[in-house]
Amino acid sequence: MTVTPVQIPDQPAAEPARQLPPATVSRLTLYLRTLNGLLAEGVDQVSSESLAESAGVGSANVRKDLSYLGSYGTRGVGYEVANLSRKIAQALGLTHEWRVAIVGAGNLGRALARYAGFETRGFDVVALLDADQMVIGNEIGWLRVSDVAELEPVLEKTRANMVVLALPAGVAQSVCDRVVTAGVHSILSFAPVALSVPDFVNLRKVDMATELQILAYHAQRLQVPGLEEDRPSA
Amino acid sequence: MTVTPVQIPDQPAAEPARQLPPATVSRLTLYLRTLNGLLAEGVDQVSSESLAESAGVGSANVRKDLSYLGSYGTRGVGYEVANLSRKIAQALGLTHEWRVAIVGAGNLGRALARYAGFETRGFDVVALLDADQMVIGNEIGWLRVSDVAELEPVLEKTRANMVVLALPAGVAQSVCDRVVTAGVHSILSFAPVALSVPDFVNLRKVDMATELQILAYHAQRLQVPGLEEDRPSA
DNA sequence: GCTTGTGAATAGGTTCACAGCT
DNA sequence: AGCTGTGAACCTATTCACAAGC
Repeated sequence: MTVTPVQIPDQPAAEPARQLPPATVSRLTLYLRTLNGLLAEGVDQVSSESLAESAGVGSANVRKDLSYLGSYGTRGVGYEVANLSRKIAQALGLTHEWRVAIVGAGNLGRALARYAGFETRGFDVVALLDADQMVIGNEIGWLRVSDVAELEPVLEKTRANMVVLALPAGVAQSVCDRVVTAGVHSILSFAPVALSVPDFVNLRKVDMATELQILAYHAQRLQVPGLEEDRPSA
Repeated sequence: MTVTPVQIPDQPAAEPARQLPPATVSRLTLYLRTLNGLLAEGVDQVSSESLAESAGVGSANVRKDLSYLGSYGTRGVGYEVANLSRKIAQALGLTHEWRVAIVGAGNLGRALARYAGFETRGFDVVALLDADQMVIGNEIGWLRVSDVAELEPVLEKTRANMVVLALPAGVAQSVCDRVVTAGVHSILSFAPVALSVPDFVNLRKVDMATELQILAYHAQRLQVPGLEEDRPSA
């Protein structure tokens, strides 16, 4: 038994091998951030150990992650910052221009629209949409808020290829469906619901309430070793 | 071989067994959300299958997760919504009152301060702090912005037991250190850096740039089946 | 008959430890 | 001597499949 795990017998494997493990992909973004910092500081070599430290993971983990991209390190020395940064950016698809439309111009949507972090990392916010007539037409950051009724033409005109949903739970699914139908298949949702999408759509979720609840779980576990549950206190 | 995995030979196991798997904890928050919705609709029984559907996971997964809390389902019938909701809330530590201080009143911090989702889920935003003199003293939502120089007394006065960091990368570590020293050990960070904290601190990260980059990776993989790598274009 | 609860099987991820190269 | 690259071991998580109970 113990079959060799090769499953794709027709790819000639000229490229560094597609399909990185998901856990690796998310760590690569962290390494990239560190590398770009080092690049700005003029550092040009880095070890797996120090990359590990600034990403908060183990160094073996870093080396294994990087090995999926190929062998770009030098034994006894480390990795060349500029080269590695380029390779990771390439692997992550950051050589494309990504045009992001944000649907929902409530508190969160507006905050995201003004968030400088996107622009600097190759993500261009090209539209901001809302359903509220009071908000439509307002200037937020560099953008004017469009009517979500115009979603499809706006996506097409701006050639958006990613959408961020910053919407209340109730309307998220229907807007999501329209986004998918309009041909945008990469969606980041901040809505506190599970959205259902076809397999070919990339959907990621960020859920603040969930994060706080997870913290609550751990906090409670530490605070209550067995006694006192809700000390009313003075 | 095949040792039984019992590792805590001194706990009498009166409680439903502490230490849930992390993956289970995050899904429990999703089930809880669904259950509270059903509760509001007056539904009183639910199957693992329909819980699974609304959380976007498999039903065996749901049953295994719930089994860590004990056997609260009825075979052939399902789970009693009110009861299960209560059990999960209990397991997650949501019977406590959680008092959250938000540090950073920029776009994101303000959006979080006004985000209604927190209040309704047992998280009370009790303070909002910033370093910018232009912002200190402003009213945002129900709160007046405090000076981050006053962090320690504010945390103490408001008895905050969680902190949300909505800060730029540069200052996040130093504020984080002060928060920990001040005795708050549950931290949710939106800052795009890896923060280092002692082991006893619960730190979670939400990173929007990372999420978009992960989307970019998947999007690029689908869009480029093998050709054109960086087409210089017009 | 229908749905839970759970051991067994499988898949995925991390850590170890060391050979291989500079 | 130092650091990478990687098989092997280990641990965590998901899925399967079915017996147990209503």
